[in-house]
Amino acid sequence: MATNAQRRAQTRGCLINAARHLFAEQGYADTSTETILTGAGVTRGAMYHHFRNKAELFEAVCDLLSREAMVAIEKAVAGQRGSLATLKAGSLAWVDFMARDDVRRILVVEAPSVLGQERWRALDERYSFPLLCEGIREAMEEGALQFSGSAEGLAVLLNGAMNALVLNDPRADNRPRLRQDLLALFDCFRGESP
Amino acid sequence: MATNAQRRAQTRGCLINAARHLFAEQGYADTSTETILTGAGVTRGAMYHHFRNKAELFEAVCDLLSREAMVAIEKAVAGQRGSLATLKAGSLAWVDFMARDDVRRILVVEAPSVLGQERWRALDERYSFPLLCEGIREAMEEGALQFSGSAEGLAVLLNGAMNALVLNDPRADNRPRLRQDLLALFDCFRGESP
DNA sequence: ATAAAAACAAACTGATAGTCTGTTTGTCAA
DNA sequence: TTGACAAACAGACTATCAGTTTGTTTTTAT
Repeated sequence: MATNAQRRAQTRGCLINAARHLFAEQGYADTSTETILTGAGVTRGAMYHHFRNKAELFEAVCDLLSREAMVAIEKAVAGQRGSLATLKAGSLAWVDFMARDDVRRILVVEAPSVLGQERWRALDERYSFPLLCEGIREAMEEGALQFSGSAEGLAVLLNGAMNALVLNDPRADNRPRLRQDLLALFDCFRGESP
Repeated sequence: MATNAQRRAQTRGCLINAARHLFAEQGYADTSTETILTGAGVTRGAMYHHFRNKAELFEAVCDLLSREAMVAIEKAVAGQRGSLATLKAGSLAWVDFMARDDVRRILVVEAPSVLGQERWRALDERYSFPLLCEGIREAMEEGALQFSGSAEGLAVLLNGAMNALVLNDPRADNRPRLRQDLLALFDCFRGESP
């Protein structure tokens, strides 16, 4: 007696949730659709009705995780005063979220390969990147950050630097140092020698 | 009448070369071993005699490309005067090499996923990373670069930033801007406002 | 010369992503 | 209410493909 929209949301949700955990633990290639189906309690026909293929299901998982990242960032940013403090808080939240084992494996390690470079960039630009860009632009306008290139250019560079921090932190125990290096980086753009 | 070492080098070379071009054009997942075998003019038995599996062949390709990158960097660095100029020249060479369509797809986009985070990091640390690290250390010691963290920390950040530049340059036509942004980044560590 | 090992050949197998055909369930206008 | 239509789902089936196995040839070392 469920409406179509409800049925749709239900099965899609089950699939995405099951896939999310399996992809995080075994990786994309080593997770068979069969496993996902039993995990989700759903049949093949249902899955291929909602997703064109395995990669599209993976993309749906990426979308979900990216939205969760946005929530974490917005929560960390709320109540911060000043453009630079806001930028720092948001960036730290981003790093903390991305450094989670499940998130890192899916969004940082496997997404570029599974989605392909184009779709991966599109994902980034749909979510966290505009936020970072805007934060940098404001900080630059206020003079809290100084960079001879464009705000977008700096956003790309910082985004990549944060990505690298996440990828070079295989164990969680050097997280503090990781966060400190990131903050040190921001200080380099303040226009005064550290 | 060939010696074993020659036979070995020959077949391995054919496989790696064929795989390299196919992986670059179709990606790892969409390149069947069958295609590689016909491309290399080699049989299945031969391939699995030299490589444990498809991923190990991919890793051999990565090794080859990484060595080529080193050569390009060393060539660009030769004859440079001063630690900062050397560092900049090497970094630009690195970016130029990695931005090549084939190299980017294999080394930047797919390698982390196919090799896994661990082996991917190991690859990096075996080749270009120590070079970058050393360049940064020298520049820091000379005072040409200023950073409150460690040289390794800065190397991770810069490495990531360069990676991002490559990934955010889908078409080759904004390469000049890309290079300029990178140079602007280096200037931020010189201890004086740009 | 011969035993052992390395290199190669190719048929075979199990797993698996995606398809195809058919069935059930919800929707909406007359 | 009903009947036509579409969305949602079920499950058998297929083509492909990575990796294995078994057997053959070539090189090496003694």
